[in-house]
Amino acid sequence: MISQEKNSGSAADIPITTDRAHPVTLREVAEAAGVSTATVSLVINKKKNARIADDTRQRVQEAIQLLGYRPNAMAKNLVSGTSKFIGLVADGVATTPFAGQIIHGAQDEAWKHGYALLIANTEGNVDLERDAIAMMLEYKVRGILYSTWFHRATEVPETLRESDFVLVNCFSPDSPASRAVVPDEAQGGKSATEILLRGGHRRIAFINTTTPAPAKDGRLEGYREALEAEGIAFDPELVMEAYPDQEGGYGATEELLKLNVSAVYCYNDRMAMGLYDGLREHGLAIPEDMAVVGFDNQEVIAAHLRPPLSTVSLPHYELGAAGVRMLLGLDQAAGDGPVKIACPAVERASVAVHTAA
Amino acid sequence: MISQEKNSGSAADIPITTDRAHPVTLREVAEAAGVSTATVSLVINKKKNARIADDTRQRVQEAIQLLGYRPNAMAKNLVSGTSKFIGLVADGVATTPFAGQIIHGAQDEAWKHGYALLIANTEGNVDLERDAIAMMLEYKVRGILYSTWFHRATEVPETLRESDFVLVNCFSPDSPASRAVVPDEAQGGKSATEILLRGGHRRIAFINTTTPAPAKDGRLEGYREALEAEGIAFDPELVMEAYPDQEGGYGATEELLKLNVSAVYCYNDRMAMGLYDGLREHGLAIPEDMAVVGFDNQEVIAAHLRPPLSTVSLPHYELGAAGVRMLLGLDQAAGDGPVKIACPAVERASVAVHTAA
DNA sequence: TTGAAAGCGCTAACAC
DNA sequence: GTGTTAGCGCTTTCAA
Repeated sequence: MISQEKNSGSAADIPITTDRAHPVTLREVAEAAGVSTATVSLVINKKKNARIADDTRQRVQEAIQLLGYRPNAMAKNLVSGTSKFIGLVADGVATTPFAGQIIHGAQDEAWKHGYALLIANTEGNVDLERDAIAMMLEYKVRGILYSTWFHRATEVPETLRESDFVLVNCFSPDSPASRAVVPDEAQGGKSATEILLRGGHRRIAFINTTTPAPAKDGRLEGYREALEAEGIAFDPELVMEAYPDQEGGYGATEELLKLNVSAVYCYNDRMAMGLYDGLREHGLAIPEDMAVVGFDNQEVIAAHLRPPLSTVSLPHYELGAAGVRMLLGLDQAAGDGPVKIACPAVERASVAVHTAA
Repeated sequence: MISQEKNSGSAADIPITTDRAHPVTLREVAEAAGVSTATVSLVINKKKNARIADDTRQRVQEAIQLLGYRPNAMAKNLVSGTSKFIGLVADGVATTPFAGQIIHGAQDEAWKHGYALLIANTEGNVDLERDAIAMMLEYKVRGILYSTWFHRATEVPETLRESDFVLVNCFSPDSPASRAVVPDEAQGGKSATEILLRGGHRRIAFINTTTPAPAKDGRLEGYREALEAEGIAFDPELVMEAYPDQEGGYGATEELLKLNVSAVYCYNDRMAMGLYDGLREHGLAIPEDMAVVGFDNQEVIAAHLRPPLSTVSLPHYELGAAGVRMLLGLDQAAGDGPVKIACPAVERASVAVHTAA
C-alpha cells in the first residue's frame, strides 16, 4: 500500500480518491478553494465577462484537480431547463446487420453538437415503444429520432408528438408535415443501372423483390429512368420478381437465362449472391457471360464475393447524421416530403469495364 | 381548427397542448388538483403507505391527464442522488455487422431493471473515448460497459476507474481484478469440431486465422480438446492458417485438398464462404465430398450459403446482457478471470448426418 | 472581483 | 390524509 506512494510524481495529478456514493460537489470545491460556489461556477464555465483574479482562478483549478471534481450534468440540465439528450428509438436497427450505422451516424453528429444519445430498441413492440418514448420525454430530450430498420411507411406514435421528432428511414403518409429522411431509392436504382449501361450493356434485366416497399417502386423507377436516358425502351419482360434473399436470387437463375440479357441488376446484394451460385452452376462467368450489380452494399457480402460485387450503397450512416441535423434545425429544410439521401454507387469487379469501340 | 373538436370524445384523453419550452411541472398539477406537491408526488409514486383519500387520488390523476404531465427525470435523479443510466462505450460495435447485438442485449437487460442506455461509439479514438467516459461520469451513470467489437485484450482507460465498470468482449491483463465477460472460444471451437465428429469424420482439418487473438488460441484449443475426447491424436499437419475472410478461405483450398481430410473447421464463416467457392471450383460437393463448419454464425452468410453452413454462434446479445447483469451485481460473481459465455452450435446442412454403421 | 441567495422540479421528513 | 419545508448540485441575478 504505502509503497505505491513512491510513484506519485506530481501530487496534483492524483485526485484524492472519492467515495463513489458521494461524488465531489461544486460546493466542496468552493470550500477547498476558499471561494464561493458562484465563483467556482464562473471559472468552470469560462464565462466571457468573468472577471476573476488570476490567482483565484488558479486556486479553483487546483481544487478541482485535487478533488477530482466532475460536474453533475443533471443538476446543470435541471437549472438550465434544457437537456443535452437526443433520443433514438429504433424498431430493430441494432438487430439487423448494417443498419447499426444509423446509430453510429446519429451518435457522431449528436456528439458533434454536444448532445448525448439515449437509445431504445423496441423490436417493433408497441408497448415497449410507448415506454421508451415516455422515458425519453421524461429526460426532456431535445428531440427524438424515430427509425426503422428498412425503408418503409410508418405510423407516428401519438406520444412522439409531445416532442420534436424526425423520421429516419421511414416516412408517414398520414402526417405529411412530419419531417423525415429516407434513402433516395430511385436515384440508387438509376445509379445501379448506369453502372451496367457504362459497361456497354443494352439489354439489362432487373430482378425486383416480391415484397411491397418503397424500395421496390423506387429501384424500379430508377431502372426505367436510366434506360430512358439512354434511349432504351423499357421492356417489362425484362423485369422479374423474386424473394429478396440468396435463395430468391438462386431460384431466379433459370428464368433469367431465358431472357437473353448480358447484364442483370438485382434488388439487393443477397439476391446477387444467390444468383452468383446459380450462374456458376450453369458454367457462366461473371462478368464475362453476365454482368451483375446489386443494391445495399452489404460489406460482408458485396466486397467479398467472387468477383466482388458492384452495387449501390444504402446510406445508413448519413441517414442517422442527417436525422439529427434536421432535428437540430441545422439543415435548410427542403421543400415538402422527406429529404432524400443519395445512394452512391460502389463499383467493383462484377461488371467489366467497357472498352468503347 | 375548431372542427377538430368534433372528434374529442372523452375530454380527459386530450391533454391541453403544452408549451414545449415549458413542460408541465408537478407544482402545476398540484395547483390544478388543489393539493400540495407532496400529495401529487405520493400518488405518482404509488407509495405503499400512501394513505391518500380516494377522491383526492382521483383528482390528481385527472389533473395529470388533463395537463399531460411528464415527470422530470433529471430532477428525480438529482434528489435521489442516483441516476438510472448505464453507459456503453464501444470501440466500434455499431460499425461491425452483427456486434450491434451487444448494444441490443445491453439495452434490453438495462431496460428490464429500469435503466436507460447512454451510448458512445469511439471508433477507437482515444480522445473521443475520454470525452465519452467523462460525459457518462457527469451524468453519474450507475456504471459503464466498455466493449470492443472483437474479442481481445485491452487497456482500461484511467478515467473508467472513476466508475463501476465491466469489460464486454474484452479483458484486461494488467488489471485482473476488473470484471469482464467474454465469449467462450474454446468451448465454441470444441462444439464446432464436435459437429464434424458427430458427422462421422475422424480426419478433420482446421484453418485457423493468421491474426493473433484470443479467438485464435481458444478455437484451436477447443479443436484439440474435442479430438482428444474422441481419442483422436492431434495432428499439427492438419492445422493451417489463412487470413480470416473470404479470400483467405478461398486461397486455402489447394493446401486443404492436399491434406486428404473429409472435413474442415474454419476459423470463421467468412473463411468458410470463400472455401465454398474454392471447393466448388474443384468440382467438390458440400457436404458429400467435404464437410464444413464455420464460426460466428454471421446470419447473412451462414444461413444462406449453398448449402447453409453449420457453425457456432458468437453470443453478442448475451455478452451485452450479461455485462449489465454483472454491473448491477445480479449474477453471482464467478471465480477469478472473465466470465465466459457459451457459443452455441448452430447446425445446418454443411455436414451430413451420420448414419451410424 | 467576489459572495449571498433564489430557484430549477422533485422527494422525504415531519408536522398538523 | 395532507401540507410545509428543506434540500439535491448547480447557475444566475444582484449586491457589495
